[in-house]
Amino acid sequence: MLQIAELIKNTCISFLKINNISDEDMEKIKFVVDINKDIDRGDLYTNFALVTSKVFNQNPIIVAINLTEYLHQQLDKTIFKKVEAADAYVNFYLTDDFKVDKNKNIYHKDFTGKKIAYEYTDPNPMKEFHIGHLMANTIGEAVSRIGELAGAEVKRYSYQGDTGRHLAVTMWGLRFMETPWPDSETISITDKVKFLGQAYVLGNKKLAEAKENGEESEEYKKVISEIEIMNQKIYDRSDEEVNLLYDQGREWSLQKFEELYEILGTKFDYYFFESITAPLGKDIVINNLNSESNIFAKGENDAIIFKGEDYGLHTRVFVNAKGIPTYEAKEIGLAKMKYDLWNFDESIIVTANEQNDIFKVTKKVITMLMPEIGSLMEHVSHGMMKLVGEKMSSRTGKIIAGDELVEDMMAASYEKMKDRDLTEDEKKNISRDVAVAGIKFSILKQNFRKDIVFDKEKSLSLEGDSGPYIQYAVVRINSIVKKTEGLEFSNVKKEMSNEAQNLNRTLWRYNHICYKAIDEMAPQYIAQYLIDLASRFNSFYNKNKIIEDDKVHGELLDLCVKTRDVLTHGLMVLGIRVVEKM
RNA sequence: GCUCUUGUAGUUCAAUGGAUAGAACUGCGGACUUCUAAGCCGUUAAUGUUGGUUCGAUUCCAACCGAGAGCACCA
Repeated sequence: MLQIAELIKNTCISFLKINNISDEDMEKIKFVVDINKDIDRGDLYTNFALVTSKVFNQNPIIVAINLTEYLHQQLDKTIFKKVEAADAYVNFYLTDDFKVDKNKNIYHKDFTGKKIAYEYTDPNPMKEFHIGHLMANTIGEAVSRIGELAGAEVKRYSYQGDTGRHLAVTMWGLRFMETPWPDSETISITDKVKFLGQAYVLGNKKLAEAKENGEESEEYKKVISEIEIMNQKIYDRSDEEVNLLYDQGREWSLQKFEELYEILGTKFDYYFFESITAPLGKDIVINNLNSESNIFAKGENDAIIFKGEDYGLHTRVFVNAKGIPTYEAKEIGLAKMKYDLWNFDESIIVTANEQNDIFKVTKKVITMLMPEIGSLMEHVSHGMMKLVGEKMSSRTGKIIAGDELVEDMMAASYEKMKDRDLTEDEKKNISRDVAVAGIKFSILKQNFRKDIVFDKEKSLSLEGDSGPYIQYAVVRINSIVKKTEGLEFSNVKKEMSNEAQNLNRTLWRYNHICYKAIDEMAPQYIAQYLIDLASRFNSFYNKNKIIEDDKVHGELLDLCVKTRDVLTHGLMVLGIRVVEKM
């Protein structure tokens, strides 16, 4: 079905045509048809008259009146109740019984029938899964679900750095740990992973300490050399003892990640590892260095580099002086692996925006090497999670762990429920889903391309415009629906209150909002809308009785059920679960 | 230094080339014999500065001031 806004737009364009507006002028005209912010002014509006008054050489108010008259004749009366000129705007009111489309899928031309790969989260084994990963996961999940909503076939990828210097630092840092390697059944996965995170922080600390003596000092050189040897060992698997610890640590980390994905509600189709993409990427780089292509060059210390300056980019190292491929070469291998595995039409990679410049370089190089793949890659970057002014860094240990945050939120949510008549199991599951909703929603309700300042205390609050607020509305509706079971419907035809009418009219907007969210890859539109809808429901709920004297007002119940369906669907698109009770 | 991003109530975030710049938190004040008070109702409060483009700029452009990120062998 055509979007209502598109329908109006097309009719406006035909108005231009019958008025013999030249094609040249038509090009210049950019009017909008959008939802009215203020619902009292109608369901939709257009600024057509303001934009076109010059072309018509008429006062915009006159244009608005003329347009309104034309639209009045053209538009379907079963959809539009009223079309009204108000100053220079034209407002549209939909008929009361204009039904919400039951099938909520939206077929967007940029998505329908396309195969789209989404890569997101990308945590590194043996390093902490911190709130930055939580952010990337939340955004990636929402964006990929928006892709599905738009009619795309979607696969989800996670890329994990199981080789590289960060791991060398962890493995090297082990020697300074005071507690032994936690190789025991009695130690939880969480604590094992924590141990590895501490080794990483300690390794970095020792490295920084050595650096304080100067980069030319013997001590620093020794440390660097040890880390480089470790890096080499991990890369070529030449040391049995290292292999043993490494394999075990990697396994623990991956297990821990799976636990988290389960809680967060993400299911990846494929996992990629740097240990696999590294040799592949290196081969491609070496082969090209030896060919005539001139993409790569030898830099200082025989490192293999790409001279980005020729293209307005940075110069980056692809294979370092020791012959180990860096992140950049691995990206090449990854791109090829992904495409060989599944011939996508588009590959979306979600990362923090600190990687923007590197992605420009790697995309350029991949496009030069493999144009059929590089041209399909799109980098979607999100802002950084900031801790009230401070940058988070896993190197220094200045981080908030993802699982710890979820646990703290769960405890806060549990506290609110402790006196409810629920089983222990129910309370646990509900507090988990509410906690995740709280975290995810606080990320998704805002423009993710900008930085998010994270205040733990405030985030733990479950009040106000939050995920739990929306879940709560769903719970209330479920509770009402349950109460109406077995009751008779009332014969009294109730007049629809203002709140009921507004709620009903807000329901329709969902479809329009989804379209906009798809168009701009912007989950926050859906998040903001759900708050609006839940808030209107709560106002309605406070002033209207659905059950009166043991009789059910059918029309109001119907409104509740429809609201619940939209809220549930919207939360699902954002990757947030609904709960039965809370 | 160069490049990019960014600046909206006390705080955290919305929105828009045009109709009265919206919420939430905080503060203050209410309602409830009633379907879950994680709720409802009321109230105070904001577009960094200076210019430019425009009929109209908080939005686009420029400069300045402030914040963040990136800039060769980490990812």
